Amino acid sequence: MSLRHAVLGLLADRPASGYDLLKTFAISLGNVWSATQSQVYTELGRLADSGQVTVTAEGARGRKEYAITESGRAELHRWLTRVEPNRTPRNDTLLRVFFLGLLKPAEAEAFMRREAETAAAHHKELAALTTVAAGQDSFSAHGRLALEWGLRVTAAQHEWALWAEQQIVDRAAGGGGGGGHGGGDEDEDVPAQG
Amino acid sequence: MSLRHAVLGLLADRPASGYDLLKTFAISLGNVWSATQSQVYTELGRLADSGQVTVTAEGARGRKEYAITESGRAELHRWLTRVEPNRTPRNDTLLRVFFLGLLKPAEAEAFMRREAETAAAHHKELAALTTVAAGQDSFSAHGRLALEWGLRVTAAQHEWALWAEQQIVDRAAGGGGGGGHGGGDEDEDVPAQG
DNA sequence: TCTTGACCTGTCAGTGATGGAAGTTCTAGC
DNA sequence: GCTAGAACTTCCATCACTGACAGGTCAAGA
Repeated sequence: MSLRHAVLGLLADRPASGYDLLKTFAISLGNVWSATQSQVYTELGRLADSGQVTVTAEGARGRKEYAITESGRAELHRWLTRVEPNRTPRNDTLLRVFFLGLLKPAEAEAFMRREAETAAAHHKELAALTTVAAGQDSFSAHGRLALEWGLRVTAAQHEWALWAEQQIVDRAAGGGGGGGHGGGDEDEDVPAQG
Repeated sequence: MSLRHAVLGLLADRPASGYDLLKTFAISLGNVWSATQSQVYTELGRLADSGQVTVTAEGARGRKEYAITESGRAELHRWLTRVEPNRTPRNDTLLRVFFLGLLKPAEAEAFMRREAETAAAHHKELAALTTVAAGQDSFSAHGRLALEWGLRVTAAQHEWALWAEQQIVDRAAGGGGGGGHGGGDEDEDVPAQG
C-alpha cells in the first residue's frame, strides 16, 4: 500500500519514467522499501488512472515521463502527516530465533554467528554508501537520515547477535536439554539499556 | 510465506487449536510476526492438506487440535537451517523520512518527535514484558533473545529519532529552503559508530 | 548489414494477505 | 428456559506481490 506513496514521493522531487524510478529504487530507496518492475509500472498506471500523476512527455523507445499532479501532492502530504506509519512487525530472523530450541546447540550457535556476520556486512555496505551519498539537495539530506538509522540498527544487531550467540553457548554448557539450568556466573542476564 | 513456519514452530512445541495459536500470536509471537484470524485458520487448513499437521482431537464447540507431523518437523528444520531469512526491507517510517523535505520544517520536526515518542513507548512496553516472560522452557528462553533484540533496537531508534530531529532543526536554522547551507558548528554530521 | 545489448514498457497467472461477516456450540447467570 | 457472551471455526471479496513472459526501439560496433 505504501508503494503508491513511494512513487508519488519520488515524482514529487522530479518527473521521471518507470525506468528511472526503478533505478532510484535500486540505488537508494530500495534500502528502505523495495519494489519490482511489475509493481512500479502497475502502480504508475493506477496513479495515472486516478489522476494523481500524468504523462508529461513521451520520449524515445516508448519512454513515458510522469509528473505528480496537485491531487497527488495532496495525497502525499496527507499520507506524510495524517496516516500512522504501519508498524506491523514481520521479522523473519526473529521468528527463527523463537524456534532455535528445536535445533542442536551447535546449529543454533551457527545461526547466530551467521546473523552477526550478516549484520556486520550490511553495516559495512551502508558505511560505504555514506561517503557516496553526499548530495546537498533535500532528498539526499533526508536519505542520509535514513542511512544513519541503518548504521545504528545494523550496529545494534551485530552486537545483539554476538550477545545472543554467547547466551546460547552458556545455556548449552549450563542447562543442557532438561529442566532448570545450572546457576553460577549468570548475573548478566540482560544488559543495561539506559 | 513464513506464517506457515510460525505455525509449524508453535505446533512443534505442543499441539494446539487455531484459537490457541491466535492467543500465542497476540501475547508473544505477534511482536515478531503478526497474523490475523483468517490467516491462521487458512494456514492450518493448508498445512493439514499437505500433511505437515494433523487433527489429533476434536473438542467442544468444533475445536480442532492440531499436531505437527514428521513431515512438518522436517520442513521446519529445513527452513531453520537451510533457507536464508528474507530481508526484504520494508520500513514505512523510513520511507516517510526520505520525503520529509516535502513538509515544512515544523511538520518534519513534529514527525520525528512523534517517532521518538513511539520508540520510547515501545521500548517501555517491551521492558514490561521482560519481567513477565520468565519461563524456563526453551521457547521462553529464546523468546527472551528476541525480546532483547527489541529492547536494543527500540533504544537505538529512540536515540536516532532525537538525533534526526536535531538535524532537521539545524538544517532549518542554517540552510533554509535554497541552495547551499550556512556552515558553522556542523562538525557533527554523523556520529561515530565504531 | 547484422548483431549485441542497453533501454523501456507492459501483461498475466498464481498465491498469499487483509478485513470483515457470519455461524455454531458451550457456559454462566438470571 | 432464556439471554449474553465467550469460545471456536469458516467463508468471501478484494487487493498486493511475485516471477515470468512478451514485446518494441535505439546506439554502437564487427
